[in-house]
Amino acid sequence: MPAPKSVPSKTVPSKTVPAKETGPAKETGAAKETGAPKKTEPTKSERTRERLLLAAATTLSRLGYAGMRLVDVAEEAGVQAPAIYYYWPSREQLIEEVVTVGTARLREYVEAALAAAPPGATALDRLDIAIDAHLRQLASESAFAHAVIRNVSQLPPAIRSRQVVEERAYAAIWRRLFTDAVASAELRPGLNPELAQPLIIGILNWAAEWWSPERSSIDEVVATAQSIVRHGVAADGPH
Amino acid sequence: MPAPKSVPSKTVPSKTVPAKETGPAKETGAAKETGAPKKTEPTKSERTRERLLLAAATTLSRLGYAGMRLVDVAEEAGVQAPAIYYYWPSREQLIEEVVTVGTARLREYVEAALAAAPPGATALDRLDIAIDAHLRQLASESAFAHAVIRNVSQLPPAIRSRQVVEERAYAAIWRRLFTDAVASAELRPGLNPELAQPLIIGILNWAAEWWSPERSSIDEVVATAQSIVRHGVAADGPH
Amino acid sequence: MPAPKSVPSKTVPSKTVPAKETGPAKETGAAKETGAPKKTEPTKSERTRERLLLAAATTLSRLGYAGMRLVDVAEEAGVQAPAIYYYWPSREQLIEEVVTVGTARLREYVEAALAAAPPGATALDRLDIAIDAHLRQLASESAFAHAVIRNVSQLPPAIRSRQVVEERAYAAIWRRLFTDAVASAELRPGLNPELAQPLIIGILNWAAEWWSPERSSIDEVVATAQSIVRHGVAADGPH
Amino acid sequence: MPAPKSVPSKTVPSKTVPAKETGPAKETGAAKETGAPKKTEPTKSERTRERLLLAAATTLSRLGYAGMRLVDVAEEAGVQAPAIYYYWPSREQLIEEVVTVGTARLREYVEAALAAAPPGATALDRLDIAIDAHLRQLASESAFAHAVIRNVSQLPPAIRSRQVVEERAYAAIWRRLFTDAVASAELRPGLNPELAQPLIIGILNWAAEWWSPERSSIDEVVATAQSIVRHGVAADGPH
DNA sequence: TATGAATGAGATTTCATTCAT
DNA sequence: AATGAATGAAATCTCATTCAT
Repeated sequence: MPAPKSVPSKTVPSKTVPAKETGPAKETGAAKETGAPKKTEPTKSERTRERLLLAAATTLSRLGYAGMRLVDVAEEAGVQAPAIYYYWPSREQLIEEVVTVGTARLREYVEAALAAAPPGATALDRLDIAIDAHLRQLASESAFAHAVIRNVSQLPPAIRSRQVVEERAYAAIWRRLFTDAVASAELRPGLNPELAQPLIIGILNWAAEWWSPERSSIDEVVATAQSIVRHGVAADGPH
Repeated sequence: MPAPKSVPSKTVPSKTVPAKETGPAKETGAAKETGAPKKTEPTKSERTRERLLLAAATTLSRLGYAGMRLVDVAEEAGVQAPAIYYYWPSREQLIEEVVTVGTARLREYVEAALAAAPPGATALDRLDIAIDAHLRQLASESAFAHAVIRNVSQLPPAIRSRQVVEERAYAAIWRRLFTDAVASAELRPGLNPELAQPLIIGILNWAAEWWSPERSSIDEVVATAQSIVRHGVAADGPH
Repeated sequence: MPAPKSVPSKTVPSKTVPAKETGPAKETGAAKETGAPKKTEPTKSERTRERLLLAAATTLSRLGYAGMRLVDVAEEAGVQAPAIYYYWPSREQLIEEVVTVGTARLREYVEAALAAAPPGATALDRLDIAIDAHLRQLASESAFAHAVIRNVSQLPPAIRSRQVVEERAYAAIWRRLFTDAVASAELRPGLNPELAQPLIIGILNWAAEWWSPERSSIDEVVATAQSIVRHGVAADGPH
Repeated sequence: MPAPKSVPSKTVPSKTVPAKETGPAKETGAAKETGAPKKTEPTKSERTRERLLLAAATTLSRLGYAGMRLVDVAEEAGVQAPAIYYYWPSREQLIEEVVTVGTARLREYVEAALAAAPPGATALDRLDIAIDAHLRQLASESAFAHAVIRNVSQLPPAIRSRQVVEERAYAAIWRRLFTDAVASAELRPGLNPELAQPLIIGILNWAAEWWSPERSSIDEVVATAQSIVRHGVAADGPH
């Protein structure tokens, strides 16, 4: 059995989703692909916006969609609630951005990890990589992925419009992982990949509910998950 | 490999948790000393109460702890919102009962299934049984388990006081399942059972998020989950 | 200075005010002046009604007009709240009866005391008698007078329709006491009887706020009040 | 007999009780160390708060503790009901402040009047002064004293916590007035000062129930009350 | 004669949102 | 760029009242 692959630690730059209607409408992800990544100091406004977005993610994952109060978000960011309206036109838009960004960052992080996979990696090797990346993003101090995973099912459809696009793109990655494994006969015959895939995702997503750094190291969780999944879905002849 | 065990379909009678402070306070359990448990018709009051409790579970799992409005619950039960206060002293108490009952019913259902296991069942056979029972309870039309699984993490501690007791009892069952498998050397060496257990639970609980009868039959989901888990955690020998 | 006159202890039969619209409409004070007072046993219904009326008076004086809840009244009377509607058509009517009866009983009690005054009693002697009667009625275990005094000022006019009639009748008694004292030159010259009268009534009514049997005997309060009033209003040449 | 003393008309500045938990929490007293008390214009916030407090006092004295609705208070102050929550965390806290401030202002007003008494004033002269001050404060356009007097007896104990402190302080002043009169032999022998004091207070407090400027001038009420009280309690010698 | 079950109206309270500054 | 002050809409909860029994 091959050693679990680990994701490259380089952080994926988030294509943060812009707020369109309000004041600063500054895109943080701006100027992509410019030769020299001009690491300009973020303005005070940009920093407040980012603080608020993170505060919203944190509060959202702690209290849920309906429970997230703007006062809490603002307090966590060290401002007053009306300040939020300088950056987003409504609570809904703020949440929309949190979940869209959260899903996007997760997808990008896993995508980047897979893109960095060695040329000879098998389908199951790539599955290991995806598991590693997904779990680590979830465990990262940023609460974005957390917020998404805990709340999508309770979000009104209107709020998910952009998020579902990201989510479908992310789901496609996982479906690909499984169809590849089927194609290369690495998946155990008789196992329905349409069902195996969401079941496996459950292993990962549910970790958001119980894992904490005090309980165990993230490395060990990743290794255990990889081991269970690989044995759980692999064809019997070990690869 | 033995065929996946299926849970006996007889529903476990739930030790419904009593409402203590309000009006009817009728205990369903008691059955006043009669030798043969007289299956008396439930009174109109009891039926309304049960309808409200179920409505609360449904609404709770759809909208979350903070999003569940009493008007919705009442409407679903076909009464006006204040009627709820005839049976529970507060929204919080209603929710408390939903999650406590939900956890208890899940535990009892799985317990009963394990109790009905054939004498010769191995530790992994019993794991299959537990998976089957947990998933079927989750998929049952009753939204109780659903409501609990989706919401516990967002519940204020005060509301969980009684639920956590049930939850710990349920967790003990699963821990037992894994320690038994370790003891009988059925668990793959090197696999940390402390981590394997919550990861496996994730497979099951997350099904609440994506499974629907239209998507696939519950039988197939159960079989697939059992297959993944068994291969995922079993020592290499048996297969 | 003459010894304080005391009210004859015979209790004044209360012309309890009838409830007109509802069920039993039994008048308790019925058959007045009939030669032999047929002391028929009160029916169960009559007893419940009287218990409720007293409970209403008690609750009313403790919690005030807006604060008196029918549940409290019913509980104090040992029945359920809807039982009240068997005797009164509405909460308002119940309160109306409490304050009307309360005022009437007070007036009748003082009237009876004055009627029993010895032939030679001076105006100030009669004032002493009125003070004695008013204070003792207030201190009596029945909370009726209490309830009236504490609440009339906050009652909606509609509820006072019948009570004001009684109240005016009672006020007339006191005005008479003062005009008599003026006529007999017993009142200190220069003292405005129009103002002295309500000021004196204040001495008595306010006792409802502070007096309790633990604090002092009712006899001593009566004596002190009589002493203050007599010296306070009497013409200098002692009578 | 000395002419009734009148209270100096200068209004005693009320040590307004601060709102601790909510928004503005501005203390009116403080006056930040400036040598001369800079009579700065009150801010808009302070004015709204004071308007609400006065409106609450008015409504409270008209409708009683349980009958005072926030909508009424707000309407009287020219704002919407939720605005109240910007200044107080609950209806109870608002009422608590009204009665505490009301009691404090009454005490301060009477205290100031007594402090301004001429050096040679006898105990009975000082009693006259207190009567004058108490009645005038009650008759003042500010409804605070009114609100307290009419409602204390119906207030839940929790609300009175701070008010009772003020009340005890005020009661001490009156007790002192009477013990002084006893000490200087100005009180009629045989009169129990423990009972005379609350009876006299009743004369004053009950005026809140019946006095109105249309009925008579406040000056005449004060004079009549002083006359009754002085004759009512004075030792026979002086007159 | 009274209660159990429920409702409609209305109260307090919360909270996203606005707006002048 | 952000806040203080306030509002409108809606949620929970209370309570008088109804009605079948």
